[in-house]
Amino acid sequence: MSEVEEPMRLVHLLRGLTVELDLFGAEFASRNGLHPTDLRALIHLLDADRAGVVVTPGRLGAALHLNSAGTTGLVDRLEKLGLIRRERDPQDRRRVRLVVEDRAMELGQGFFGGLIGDLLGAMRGFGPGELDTARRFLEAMTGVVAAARRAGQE
Amino acid sequence: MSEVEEPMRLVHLLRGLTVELDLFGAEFASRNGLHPTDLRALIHLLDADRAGVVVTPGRLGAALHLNSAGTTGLVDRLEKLGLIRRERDPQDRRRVRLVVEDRAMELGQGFFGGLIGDLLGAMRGFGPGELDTARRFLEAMTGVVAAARRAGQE
DNA sequence: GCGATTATCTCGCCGAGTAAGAGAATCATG
DNA sequence: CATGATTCTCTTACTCGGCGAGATAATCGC
Repeated sequence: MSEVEEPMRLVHLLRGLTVELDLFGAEFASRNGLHPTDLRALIHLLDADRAGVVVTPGRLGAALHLNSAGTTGLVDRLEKLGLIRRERDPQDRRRVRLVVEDRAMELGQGFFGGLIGDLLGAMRGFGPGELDTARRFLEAMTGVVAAARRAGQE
Repeated sequence: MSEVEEPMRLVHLLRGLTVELDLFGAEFASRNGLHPTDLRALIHLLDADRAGVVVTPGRLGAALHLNSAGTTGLVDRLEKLGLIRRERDPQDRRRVRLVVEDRAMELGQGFFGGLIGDLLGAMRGFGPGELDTARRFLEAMTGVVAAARRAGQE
């Protein structure tokens, strides 16, 4: 195996990977008639659904950094696409619960399913120790970016 | 160090890292009065400048998947911000060369500089063999995403 | 009860990006 | 050369996602 003389190569790889993943998402989104924001919302909704967490327009908007007007528009689009359904929360009737429809699950499966399978397949080319090294590396890099982000916004 | 029982954890790490990097870019952009697209354009322009490649509106628009009208608007914004300058190409006077101003370099330095330094710093916690493993891992994952992208658009 | 707070939605607007096409320069072919 | 096709950029008119301000409705606290 070759030596790494230039850690800068790793920095460019990280950037390149981000670009590829973003493009993958953007292309999947436009193929399915939704906007990048809609896809981000779908991912958030599916994650929350799997974790058993109730999502409201307020929480969704906060997660995506949208204000309430933009959030209403987003929820309208997702509802019109048949991906989610609005349901008044009977406990607190000011709230609206965003219920994920089956169609959203299928769409998510179409987006993640294939790619995740391919990624896991490629990981089989690495030994347990190597995967552990990759994990620690990714955690370290993520931590650095998260810290820089917090430092940037004071 | 711990064993990796769940390669899925690596998939989530990859996604999390992408999200963090995107947020970092979006926040940097809005702090400096530019849009995410403007930052993407800036990155492309600085890369090309360092490589000594001439960038025209056409090439820039193609790189960012914008049509010619959107590209004109983008170049107008960047020019108004004092980041680039339009110059007619004397060889082929249909073309416009986008010349990067010093201010763009400084902005790029502000964006990359700190983060890259931090990333390189964190990499010093890994041995040469580990960095090589990380490199191969990132290359493999990037390859998978790129292949999935090509497969998706037929 | 009643004012303060919380959650969502409505209205009017801005501006990034698109589609269609005009204008200007260059290339290719007879 | 000349002239028609091509290339590159810009203009016009429009769409639509997102924002600011504020209305509406339900809940909480004293």
